[in-house]
Amino acid sequence: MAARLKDIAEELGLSVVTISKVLRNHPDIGEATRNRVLKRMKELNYQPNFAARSLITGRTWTIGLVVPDLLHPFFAQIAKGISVEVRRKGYSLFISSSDEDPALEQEEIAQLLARRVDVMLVASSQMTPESFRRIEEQKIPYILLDRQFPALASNFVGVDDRVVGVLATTHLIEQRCKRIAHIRGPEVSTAMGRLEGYKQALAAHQMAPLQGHVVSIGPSGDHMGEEAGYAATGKLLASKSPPDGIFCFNDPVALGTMRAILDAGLRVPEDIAVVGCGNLSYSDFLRVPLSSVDQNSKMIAKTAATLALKLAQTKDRGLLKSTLLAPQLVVRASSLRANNMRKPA
Amino acid sequence: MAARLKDIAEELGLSVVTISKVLRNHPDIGEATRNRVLKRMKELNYQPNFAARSLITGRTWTIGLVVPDLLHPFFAQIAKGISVEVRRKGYSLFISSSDEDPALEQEEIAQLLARRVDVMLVASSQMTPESFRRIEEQKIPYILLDRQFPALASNFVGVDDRVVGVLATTHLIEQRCKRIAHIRGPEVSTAMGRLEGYKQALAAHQMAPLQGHVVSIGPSGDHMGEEAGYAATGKLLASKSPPDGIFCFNDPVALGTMRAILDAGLRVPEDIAVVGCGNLSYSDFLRVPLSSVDQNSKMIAKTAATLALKLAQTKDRGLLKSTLLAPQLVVRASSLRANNMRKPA
DNA sequence: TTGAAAGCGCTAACAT
DNA sequence: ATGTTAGCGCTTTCAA
Repeated sequence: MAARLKDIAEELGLSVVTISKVLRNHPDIGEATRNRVLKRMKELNYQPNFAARSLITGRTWTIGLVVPDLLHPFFAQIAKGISVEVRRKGYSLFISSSDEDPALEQEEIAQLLARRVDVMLVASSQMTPESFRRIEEQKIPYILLDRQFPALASNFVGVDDRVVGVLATTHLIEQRCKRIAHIRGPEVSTAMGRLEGYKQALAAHQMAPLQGHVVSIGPSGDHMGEEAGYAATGKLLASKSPPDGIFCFNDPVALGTMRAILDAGLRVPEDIAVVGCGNLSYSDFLRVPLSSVDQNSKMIAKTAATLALKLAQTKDRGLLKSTLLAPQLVVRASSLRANNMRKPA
Repeated sequence: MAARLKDIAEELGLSVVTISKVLRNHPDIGEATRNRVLKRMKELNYQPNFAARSLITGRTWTIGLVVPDLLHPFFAQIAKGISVEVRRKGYSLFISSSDEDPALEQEEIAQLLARRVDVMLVASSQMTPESFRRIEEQKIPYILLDRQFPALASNFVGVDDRVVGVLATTHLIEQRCKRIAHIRGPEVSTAMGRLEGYKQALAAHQMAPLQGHVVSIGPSGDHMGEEAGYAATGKLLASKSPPDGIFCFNDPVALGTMRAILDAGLRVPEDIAVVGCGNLSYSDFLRVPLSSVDQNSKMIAKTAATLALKLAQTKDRGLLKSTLLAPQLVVRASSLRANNMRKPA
């Protein structure tokens, strides 16, 4: 069906090897021959057979990406960015969405490993680093995105989540919030870092979380963030001293939080200021535009793609690189108190 | 490195072929042998080499998906749905995002064709069906998603865009809007269908678009929808008889439209009712919750995945199937006039 | 500068 | 029920 090296070789009275060398820009080929071959390749729209090539080189020119949820704008942005970046170098990207389900994630990782991807990128929903040990066994290099495991030495690209917590909380303090609550995420590195930053910022201002002012959305991850945020906020509003500021684990949660506040007949930000994390695409258009800590997902994508390409090219499995990017606070109406309108740059 | 059929064969004193047959559940293998082999495979965590298999079978167990923008929730939903569905059958999905750029889209299609995907799925940004002729030359089956070409007989899965236009416009008429404008999309099937439905619904009520009440967001596709919607709405507001209802090509455009209306000191929906299309994830949380025609992206994904799997399995290249799904109107505040509060089921 | 020989890991057709 | 032979399309030595 499709043209093969052999076809071209026979037509031109050359050997298959010569054609193969031209294809790969091998230096010792005569100018004349090279041009003849190139011309014919173009005419036939020759496409090398990746399967045959992989079989012998052991490389697939393929990269795997597993994210918890492609619908989440943060992960969609990462997927898009990586896809664009690696394609330029001739790699294709397998993308799969694990639906925040650790078991499903393991299956997807297994499938991509079976396909012998050159590099694996995972924003994991796992609680334990076990499945990554398995990747290591297969000697396939991998990069963790966004979430990492303290006990696992691995390549990592993400934002400094402690700083996320500090930025958000400090901002609320500066807005004169006195009772700042935190709706925390599940037991993964991102949630733990943000919680730590939250506490740290409070401590730096001689404050501390009030009783019952740190509530969790449960083990659900980003999944169902809005409903979880709504429920968690209900608990906060019912507490002895309800908060006047809430730092939410992420933006979907913050949406739920804002809805709960408004449903309770309170105002955002006058009664309760809200800050999220993720800076999702439509923040500007919300009922109350949402202040949020931007995770710089474009930069995460670019950094991860660059590292992935490097890992794909090198045979050195020892290379481990961890990149912590700086998050940035984007202030919008949800946290801007009327009596304090100086908007930070 | 990884275990091969040959390794297992030698260990067990069998031939490679026998092992291969066990692997593929070939019937004529003795129970005892089969179990011995299966056991050893499990122990070694044997993974067949896809490259070797593809080389001989001509199938890659791989499907390609090209969308204009992974960040757009509509396409993200489609990508996610298809990914989940095909993985179950052992297929992996290459996903790439063309950024609404026809040239880039062609490159991505070419790259995936070179990889010999078994089926190709494309939500195209092309104005002409030319690049699909090329897919046909390669004898790789393909499915168009969302957007199709009148002159091209192909597999298609999407929503009936004429009905989208009818639903949205009829709803605005029922809300007693008298001057209903349409912000239309570029010259692709979706935009043309919606425009047609809009006109048709007006005609059915003895109405017609007023002078200057159909404006275009230009050739940009979904890209930059908000800004384009904002600009287009500016034109409408400046016209002789400004509209009291606007049907927008899609939700991002509708966001821009609503912002423009609010910025002009007018109210949504009291002064101008707005309906979009796509029913994006956060519609409920917007400044004014947005009425929108849902394209049933989950069903599109499922239908497309099923068809793709069927195409991958059959050798019959003649099979052509077109599925037009029914869109559904979701009414929210942006189009509910105060004097007419009966909310449809 | 070119080419001949060997083989990557697997499957398909045909023995036995 | 199991094995033999051949070869998918390409790259990698190594020889000419």
